[in-house]
Amino acid sequence: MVEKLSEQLPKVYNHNEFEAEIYEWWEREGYFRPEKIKELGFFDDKTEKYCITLPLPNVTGQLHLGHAITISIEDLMTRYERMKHKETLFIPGTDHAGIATQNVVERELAKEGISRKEIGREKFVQKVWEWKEQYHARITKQSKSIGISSDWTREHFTLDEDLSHAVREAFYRLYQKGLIYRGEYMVNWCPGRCESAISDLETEAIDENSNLWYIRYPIKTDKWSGPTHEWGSGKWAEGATEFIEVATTRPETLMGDTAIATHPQHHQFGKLIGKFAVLPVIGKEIPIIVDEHVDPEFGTGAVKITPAHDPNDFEVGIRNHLEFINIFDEKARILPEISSHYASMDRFECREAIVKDLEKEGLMVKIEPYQHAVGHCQRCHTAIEPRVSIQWFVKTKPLAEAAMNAVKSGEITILPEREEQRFYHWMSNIRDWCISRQLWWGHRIPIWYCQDCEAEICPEPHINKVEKCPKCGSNKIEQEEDVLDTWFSSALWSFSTLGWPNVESPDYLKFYPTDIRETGYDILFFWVAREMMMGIELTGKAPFKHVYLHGLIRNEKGQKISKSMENVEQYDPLNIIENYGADSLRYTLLSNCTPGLDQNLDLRNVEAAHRFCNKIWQATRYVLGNIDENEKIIPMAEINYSQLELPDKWILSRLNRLIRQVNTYMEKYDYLRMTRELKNFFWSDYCDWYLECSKLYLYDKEHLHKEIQKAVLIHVLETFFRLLHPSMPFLTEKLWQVLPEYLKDSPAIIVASWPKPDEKLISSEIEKEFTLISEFIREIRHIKHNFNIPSNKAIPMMIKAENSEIFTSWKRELVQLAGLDKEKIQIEQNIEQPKQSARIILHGITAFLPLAGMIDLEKEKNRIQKALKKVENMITKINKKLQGSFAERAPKELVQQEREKLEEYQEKKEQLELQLDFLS
RNA sequence: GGGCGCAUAGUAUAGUGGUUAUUACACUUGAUUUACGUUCAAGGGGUCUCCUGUUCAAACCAGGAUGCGCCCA
Repeated sequence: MVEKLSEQLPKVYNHNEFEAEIYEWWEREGYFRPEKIKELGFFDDKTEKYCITLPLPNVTGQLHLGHAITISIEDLMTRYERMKHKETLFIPGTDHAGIATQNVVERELAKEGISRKEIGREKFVQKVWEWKEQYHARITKQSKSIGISSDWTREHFTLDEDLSHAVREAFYRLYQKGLIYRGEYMVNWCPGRCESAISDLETEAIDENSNLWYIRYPIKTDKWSGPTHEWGSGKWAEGATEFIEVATTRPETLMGDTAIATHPQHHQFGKLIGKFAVLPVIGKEIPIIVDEHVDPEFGTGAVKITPAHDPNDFEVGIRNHLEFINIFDEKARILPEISSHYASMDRFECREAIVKDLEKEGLMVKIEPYQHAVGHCQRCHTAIEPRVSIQWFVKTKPLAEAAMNAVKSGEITILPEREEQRFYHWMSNIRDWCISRQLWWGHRIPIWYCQDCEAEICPEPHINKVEKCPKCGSNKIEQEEDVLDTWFSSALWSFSTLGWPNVESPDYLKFYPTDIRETGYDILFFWVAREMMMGIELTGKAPFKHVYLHGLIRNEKGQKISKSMENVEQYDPLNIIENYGADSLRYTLLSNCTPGLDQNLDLRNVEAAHRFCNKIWQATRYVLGNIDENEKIIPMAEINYSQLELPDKWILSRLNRLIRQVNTYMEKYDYLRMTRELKNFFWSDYCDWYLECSKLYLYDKEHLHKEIQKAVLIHVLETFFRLLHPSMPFLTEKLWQVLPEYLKDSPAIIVASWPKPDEKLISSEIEKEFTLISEFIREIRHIKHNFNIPSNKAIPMMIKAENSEIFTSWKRELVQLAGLDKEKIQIEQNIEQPKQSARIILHGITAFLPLAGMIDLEKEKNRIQKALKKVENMITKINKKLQGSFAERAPKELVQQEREKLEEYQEKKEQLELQLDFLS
């Protein structure tokens, strides 16, 4: 018994049967490596290269929809370029994610009752490495399940030796150039779980309902030289006669006040400038000064200045050479040496206590409810404590300048364009980047301090330990305790992964600069901008040519998907892949993405994509079911155009138009239209029409040359697979493998050549004919439906047409797909309308369906009346338009077009009226 | 307080000045069993958030309002 080719495919599409297997096969065969293109012989001296680096996921992270969209888009780009037979490299890797990883591991250790400080730095870091291996395996496996075609032999991890070396080199060069410095500045301090400085970008402003506390400070005068009673006695301010009043959101910080600022014109306080106020609790004298920061309209017109605990006050402090007094420890508890009253109290606890005491001392004037934004740590959500401390910074001004120039000059393009504005705005207001973190997990800052002469030593990058001070010769040397911000190493990603600082390494020479940075718009500043700055500074080139920013994925109601949400599991990409397949998820994400706009993921769309997969599967089964095991299919190139039947010519025209379209969309990054176009073509044109037409030939015993239709069926299918491959890699590879070998140009679709349109096959003429015929078919089906005539009941038809050619040449399709009686088709110029017949008016052609005995007169009249109404509405509308100034002012072609439309409708109206008369 | 984005059928969406406003899901009616019921055919459903303007012509451009989201202070 001869087997059909379709025997190789199970009756039902089941992604779980093949996705993992195909991935392993691709990887095993080395298809993800750029070298494969050469090995397969798709290479000559004009071969271009393409390189993209994966936005490195956090090594302890779990795959979420953000990763899924990132991988879907970037893998699509990669596969497309690979099929164009460029040497294509997609570099994967992971990020050590300083604070996040340290937190995760600390929590794990806490379960065993172990604390970080207990076991010490070295042991702790070793423990983190152990955990890292597990997490790393997990995120890698998860990424692979989406089908990422990245070259795993070139995978990187930011803390590995090579990338650590790149970090050392970068640090050294920037330090030598004076672009990295150590300084005492105000930083965002997270006193919660992190106990570290964090950058501006890592904080989140949250509106809080709080109060404005109005507090008065006594003024030192001739009559009152200061408190004579204890704080808390209720008599602290006894005897004071003059006061200055301030409004504050943070009464507890008053212990760190070193001045009060007001405005010289202030009606009440202006005259106090130059005098001294006595600081509550502490009792020390602080000056009353003038500063531009004071807004006389806000609060009382006087501001307490706490230079060590407020960013604005910090500036005031610098301007006026004030003292900086830190009142908190690293957990934001009051330092005992500041005040014995509130020693070791938490800042919020202290706030309550101090407010109570101020009231007791008669210094609290009033309390007003007040809403204001408070910075919070993005990670542990603790309110930030601004704090002056010694940290390391990157001087960003000159770097930002260069990055902006790269965008202005067009060396780098950003999509969507409006993000450029955001980019410029941020870059021109950029503040120095605080890069030190008080952590153990990360790149330890490569600076050593001499304990004797206080020298600061930044050794050359290959030196791992400094033992002797080059200045004084002392051997009392200690390395900086802090580590670098994780984003410091990420900022080098596009070139450190290619071998930098070795600029002679083959990958660097070949692939740098990379082609594109694709990522979410939310990390434009965190990462993309910093990559540009570092790349330009360190390599002299912009690290990529294009920036494509995608939006965030939300749920179907537009809500952010968070861990605390109900039913989060259903938005877990791993569950979606398990239930629907990676291809369905990829297709859904791609067919809803517009650069820079968020998309709401609706699981019903994933379901629809899954049905699309099954449709493709079933259509393939149909095609292959018509081909015997040993049957030789004729390659398209060997078929003469004249051998083709009309539907063959039509679908080939549609196919080549599709190729043209898809190419345009790919170049414009318009994945939404591309994927939708592919689906429409396949479902409507190929399945609903062409496959049905093909049956009329394949199942007709009298039709010779069935090999032509088989060749077309399989050619269109095979080309379509290639077009769809970047979007749905697994399904297309699986099905493509079943197609006969001799029809393909490569061993796997992943490296098959990207389709080029054959312009000769595109025929608007044939497509127009097809549109006419299909509209007739539709109309006949409609009428049958209306009169409850079974669609397979053959009925006669009379066509009143001057030119019968189109109907005779498409007779087979018309008769069979509409369900007509082949023997009773009449095409003539003059036709008497038969009694009891339905009338069709399309494109100026009138046809009759004689339906004696089957027709319901009332129903038909209703149908005609309905159509008439529609036409009349259109006529009124167009008439109105033509009578207005449209006729004079609008372009002539348009007016002409409207006139033609009007004529057509009027003709149709007449015909419909005739029909109504006829029926009555 | 400043900036940006979004608003279109029950739901989710497409749409860069002339369209009979797109598609999918859901809904109604019918069909078929030799690729697919994860299917096919037919149908209903929209003052394109509101107001004002520009224009011969506005879902689309401009101004304003409202609502939602995001970013910065």
